[in-house]
Amino acid sequence: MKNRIQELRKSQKVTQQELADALSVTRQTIISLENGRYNASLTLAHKAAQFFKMTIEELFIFEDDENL
Amino acid sequence: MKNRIQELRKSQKVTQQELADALSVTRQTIISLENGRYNASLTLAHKAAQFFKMTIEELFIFEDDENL
DNA sequence: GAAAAATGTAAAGTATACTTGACAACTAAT
DNA sequence: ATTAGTTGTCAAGTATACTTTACATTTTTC
Repeated sequence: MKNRIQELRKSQKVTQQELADALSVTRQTIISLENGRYNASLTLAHKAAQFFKMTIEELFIFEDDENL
Repeated sequence: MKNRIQELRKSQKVTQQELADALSVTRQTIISLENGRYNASLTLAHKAAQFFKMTIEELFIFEDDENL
């Protein structure tokens, strides 16, 4: 699935490192999420949604064909 | 984190196998989620929320101390 | 109360989220 | 132009979500 992390992070002038620290993950994890290498865990999705003050459904874009 | 899967599944008279099939996972996965052995992936959380016609935030119980 | 259906447990394997470390490239400041 | 800051890539390792198979226990139904 896609997400709005990079878009929101940039608009709020937050660096990857700052976001990584805020979510207690590494910068690599942020890069991978932003670049679509893999999906966030539910826990990380929740932390990120809290950081950006929105719901998981608002932060992540669930395309309903990605389930087969 | 906890979730309301077992509670909702039972109240709707759905078996573990039926839910597993609906979410395209194995029954083991449902058992493990219901019994708290591990957390759902974000994709599975989304599928389950859709199944029960609610949001991820409504289906899963995020206790805000589980992040350290 | 026997058979069938539903739930649970255990163990080994695969897939993927996440870490760690090192290094390259681009941007911005001095 | 050099330095610092930010972003990206690559590769190898660890942790955990999920599968598969097999079997044991509980619940339901006849």
